Amino acid sequence: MSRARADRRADPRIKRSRQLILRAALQELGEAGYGAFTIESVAARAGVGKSTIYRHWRDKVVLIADAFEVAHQHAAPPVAGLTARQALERLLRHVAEVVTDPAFSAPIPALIEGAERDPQLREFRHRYSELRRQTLTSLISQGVADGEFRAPADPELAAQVLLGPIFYQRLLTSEPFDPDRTGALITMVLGNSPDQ
Amino acid sequence: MSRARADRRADPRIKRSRQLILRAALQELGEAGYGAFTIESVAARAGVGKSTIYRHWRDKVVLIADAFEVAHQHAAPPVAGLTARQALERLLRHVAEVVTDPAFSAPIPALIEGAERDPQLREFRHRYSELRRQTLTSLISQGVADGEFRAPADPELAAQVLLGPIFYQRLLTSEPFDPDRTGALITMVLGNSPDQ
DNA sequence: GGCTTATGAAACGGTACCGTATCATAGCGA
DNA sequence: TCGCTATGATACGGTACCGTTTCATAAGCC
Repeated sequence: MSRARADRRADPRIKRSRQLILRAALQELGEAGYGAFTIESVAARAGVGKSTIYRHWRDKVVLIADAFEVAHQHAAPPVAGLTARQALERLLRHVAEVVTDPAFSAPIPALIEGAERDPQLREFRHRYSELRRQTLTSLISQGVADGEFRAPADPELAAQVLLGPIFYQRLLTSEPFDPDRTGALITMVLGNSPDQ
Repeated sequence: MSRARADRRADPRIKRSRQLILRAALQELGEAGYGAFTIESVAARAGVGKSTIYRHWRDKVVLIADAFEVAHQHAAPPVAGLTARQALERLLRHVAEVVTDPAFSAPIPALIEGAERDPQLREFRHRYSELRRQTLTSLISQGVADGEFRAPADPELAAQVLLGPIFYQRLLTSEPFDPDRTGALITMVLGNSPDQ
């Protein structure tokens, strides 16, 4: 009984199908967008039968949410042993690189569209953006305490001011934020190292 | 001949239809999004025959581009006679208010999605965001020259840093930027008035 | 009032995708 | 080798929208 269940989950065919489908779904979101996303396109792209998708996901929305969830398993770069400013720069640069990379950032507009129409995606979007903002906020506070930054009126606002331009440029302009400007961005918002 | 042409353009029925349709199209973009946008929905919403839309616009894309074009006739608030800082604050607050207002900002995600897939919309997006950025950039430069702002390394970057968080909050978080924080935002990026 | 023309309604064939069902196949575990 | 089961292919009826055409109506113009 319980062995049968375990077998069912362990069946490599299932794992393989899921992986292919989720990857294809993410690509499809990038190319077609949220509104034009279709199950049949995903099936074709994944080289999988349409029925296989319906066996694993009830809904188009559930599949999309799952695809984003898996995509955001990206590990943030390690920042142990760094000063607050170094850590902040490394994290922000990582964000800039991801948002700049066409492959990684292609599904972002679809996420924004989806979050506008579906509560589940809205919750996902909030969860992940909040996570990132909290990390930055505490790094900023730490840097202020360590005298590395000019003290901003509001660390949370500062975090948004750092993240904002990166996404703004990707979504509202024709040219994404250059990761090499990460340092200048931080300096503009939080000032130079103590000797300024 | 030429009178006939003039008459054709002046026919109030045409003007009325166009207005109804463009307004409905913008609403539809806000509610359905770019990918799920359909001509028939627009026709129904506008209380207009489907054929009337096809008579005036070749394409779904052309109609959408037209709708955005008309929507962005919003006049920016007057800033004559103000200091650079006052002008900057008024303009930025206006942006924040528009982006915060659900009615006005609803079509923005659709614009982003559309710009991702259609060159015409990409061009429109670029044109309007660039216009706004140039205004802010020159205001910042002026304010620096007048000693109202701490001199930023790059006025263009500063403009993006000011605009970024407003759009970031609207598009990536659950709560839009509070227009009342406009002053704090400016201070964080450009410093206080000279007496600081 | 008479002519012109934009309009709304309706029907059209065509296409795409939905979500379901059936079935033969082949990969899997024991 | 032998059951089990996930799979891909295929077909299904149903729906939605496409873009076009036809036609009677009514609003505009002189």
